[in-house]
Amino acid sequence: MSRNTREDVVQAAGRLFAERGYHGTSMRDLGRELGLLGSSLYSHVAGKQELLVEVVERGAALFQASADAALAVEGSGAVKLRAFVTGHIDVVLGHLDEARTFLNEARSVEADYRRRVLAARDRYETSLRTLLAAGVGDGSFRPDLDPKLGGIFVLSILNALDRWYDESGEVGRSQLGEEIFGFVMQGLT
Amino acid sequence: MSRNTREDVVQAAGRLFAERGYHGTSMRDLGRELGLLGSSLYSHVAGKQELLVEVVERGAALFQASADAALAVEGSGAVKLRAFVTGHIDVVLGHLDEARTFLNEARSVEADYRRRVLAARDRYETSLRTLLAAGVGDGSFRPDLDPKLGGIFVLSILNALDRWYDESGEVGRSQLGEEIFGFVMQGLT
DNA sequence: CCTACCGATCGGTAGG
DNA sequence: CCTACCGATCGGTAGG
Repeated sequence: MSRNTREDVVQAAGRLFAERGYHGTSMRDLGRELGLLGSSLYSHVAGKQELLVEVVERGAALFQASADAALAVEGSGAVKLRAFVTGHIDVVLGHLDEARTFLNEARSVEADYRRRVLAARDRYETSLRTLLAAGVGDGSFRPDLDPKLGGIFVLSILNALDRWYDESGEVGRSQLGEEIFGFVMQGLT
Repeated sequence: MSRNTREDVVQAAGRLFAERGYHGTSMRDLGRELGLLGSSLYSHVAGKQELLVEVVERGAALFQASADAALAVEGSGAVKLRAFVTGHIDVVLGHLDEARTFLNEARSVEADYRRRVLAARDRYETSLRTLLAAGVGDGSFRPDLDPKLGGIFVLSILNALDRWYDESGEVGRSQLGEEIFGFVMQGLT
């Protein structure tokens, strides 16, 4: 029953934003989640919007780190794509709240930070496009592949994961990775 | 400058719910959109939640009608899948507000109607699974295809459309259909 | 982290 | 569809 830290507040905010959305979460809801009053949160953070920005940026950083690691993997475009896919899955399933908030609540980020969020998303997409284009060059993918459209299809499948995947279900995390990788490889080859 | 009808109210609600989310839209916002006061809306509808339920159910009905039509198409599983894909695209692009509200705001539907919404989504997914299973039977798809997972992948790509597709861009609607159909066919075959 | 608030806004109603 | 409200809740602050 010790005091909450700022970190506790940010994590609880991520949980509620992911679950009910930014506008569906009040500071009093968040306080209740931590066993304190809404007004007490202001000794940890400047405001509600600051919490959203922090959670969203954490999500963005996790995804980008995963993409950077995939691009740095030695091997063909196909090998890098496998790393990208499994990395993305690990981010979504290992940091569900940050991932969902980044993917679904970015529109509630106010103007000042909106650009940064959009830039982060663009950068992540561009990383995948670069990967796909390199893979066209090394023969991993079909020569007429449009990296932009291909990247969108891959990300569409990956970004929908949080909506249906049940970690306690039949399909394990590594099998999931193989299934998605196999499926998109067919479409890219 | 004539009076607004109930239909105007429902459509404007769909617009705002799709754009800002249910909890991000106030009745006063909605009134402003129509040139009247928030309180005046109550002569057209019983409440805010009623508007959400109506828009969500319209979205559900549009998707289901499209799926039913695809299943009724004569031909192989592949032919039906093409109809399913193009039908889904037409619903998303032709009824963007209802589609987005159905896809993204269902969680804000309160308990009484939540089951109906989830049932509608399940039914739509089941339609696609049935289609895929039939296609396995007639040799359209690979014999070891898991219709459940395959359906999820197809819907993941289709449901992400509203997040990126720009009707005024380079890729036309029919080309989009061919691109998506071609991509998923590779993965299913 | 609580007490005790603040002004603003929320969904909604009564009566015309 | 407006006027004139209602109680509840919102994000947030001052002071301890």
